[in-house]
Amino acid sequence: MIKTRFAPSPTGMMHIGGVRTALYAYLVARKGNGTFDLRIEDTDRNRFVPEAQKDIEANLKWLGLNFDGEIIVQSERKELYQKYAQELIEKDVAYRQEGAIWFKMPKEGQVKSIDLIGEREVAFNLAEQKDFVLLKSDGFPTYHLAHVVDDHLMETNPVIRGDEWLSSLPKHILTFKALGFDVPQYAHLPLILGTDRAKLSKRHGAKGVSEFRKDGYLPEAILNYMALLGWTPPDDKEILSLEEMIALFDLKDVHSTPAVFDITKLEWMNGEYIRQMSSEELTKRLQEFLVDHPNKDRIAPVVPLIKDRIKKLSDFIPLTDFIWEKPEYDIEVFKKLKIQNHQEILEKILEKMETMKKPWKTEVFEKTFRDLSDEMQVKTGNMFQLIRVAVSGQTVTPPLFESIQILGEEETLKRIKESVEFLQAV
RNA sequence: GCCGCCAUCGUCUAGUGGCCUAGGACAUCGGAUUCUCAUUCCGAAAAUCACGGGUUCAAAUCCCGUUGGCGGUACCA
Repeated sequence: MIKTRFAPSPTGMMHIGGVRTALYAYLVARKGNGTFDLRIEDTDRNRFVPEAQKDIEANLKWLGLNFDGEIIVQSERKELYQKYAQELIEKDVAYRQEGAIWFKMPKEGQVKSIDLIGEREVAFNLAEQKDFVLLKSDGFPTYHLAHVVDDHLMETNPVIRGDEWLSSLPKHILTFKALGFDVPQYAHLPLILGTDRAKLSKRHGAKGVSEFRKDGYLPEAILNYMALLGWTPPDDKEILSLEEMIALFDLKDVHSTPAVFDITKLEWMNGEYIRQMSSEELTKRLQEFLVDHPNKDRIAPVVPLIKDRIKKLSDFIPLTDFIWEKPEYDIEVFKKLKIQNHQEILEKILEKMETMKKPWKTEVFEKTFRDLSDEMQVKTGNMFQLIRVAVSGQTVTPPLFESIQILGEEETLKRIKESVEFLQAV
């Protein structure tokens, strides 16, 4: 029976490295028709952050990494650890000193283990190991005791955790044995590094998952990208749904080499997911994302125009602002255009627009101004760019004619007039 | 310091003794398409496979050593 768990400590907001640990544990459980649980390791009362647990739960939910049983909170089961610590004293493998209970490390021999990652054998000489604390003087267990007790009781197998735990593996194996428990299999995941090549951690200042969410990243893109940080699916397909990952994932294919977290590729992948989405779906996602946006109920027609142009949901805002708000004209923007007799041309454009039959059809609109540019001997692209600036105040927008159609005839005329007035004023 | 893990393009990686004058993806740089920006499509550049020694007819792939990076060395997790 496969049972895995994600066991974060609530010492800060859930960070991106935790996503991969949780994801791999989740994949192993789902693939093996096993269970995936959540355990909160809150035995360090000094570093405890009250909001952290909620943050972890919310992010797991957002990511779609649903756990099965009740959440296990270590601080609620202190007596349990105390009982086992006492048992170890009675077995004479532990002793009390200055209010804490210490594990007596044997000083001879070796502890070996085959790690599931890379199927490598790791060995530790006991001569180099020191006694360690099982139960702190405040009555809380250390990670070492809590891990052994909980993962035994939860029947966790395999134990999936970060590589930073590998060094303390002999402590754990010996504790399992001293208590008469079966030692589970271990998978020590290679570390995820920052661009400075140091371990990515909250103490190191790694970004929290909720920040990625606020930045407009999609949960499926985050999951997909994180999965690839240390694992390659059998064929070279890179875009994988959670279901596909479950089908293909195998711990034996996980690399033993640390990987650098590269946000550029995450961004690309996020854009890839956005582009593959239907406009309806993207509209829905954007509306959920833009909770405070005053015009979020009117975005649907804009979505197809920006789908190929945004990498993150948040990119929607700067790209479409001009649609909902009056542009701020800047003479410098006009000056940078390839044509300079702005006013004259705009007046002609305005004349043309006023005579055009409503509603303006994009094809007709385009044809009309292509003809006008020929007539005026202005390059078509340059004229379009002038219209763009007059209508939006910007040199970069979604396709012009479609944008104008969304703006409406009246609003467009108004803006062209305003831009003419603006140019007269300066 | 000691212990442990790791070592292929800038980054993620393919590669498990011959198919590797090392393949893909992101990023970068060109070009095509185009009303801007993107998208899309082509193309280029980019790794003496960390280094040194073995083993072998043959090594990125196996062995040893060195170097480097990282992790651990807490009554933190």
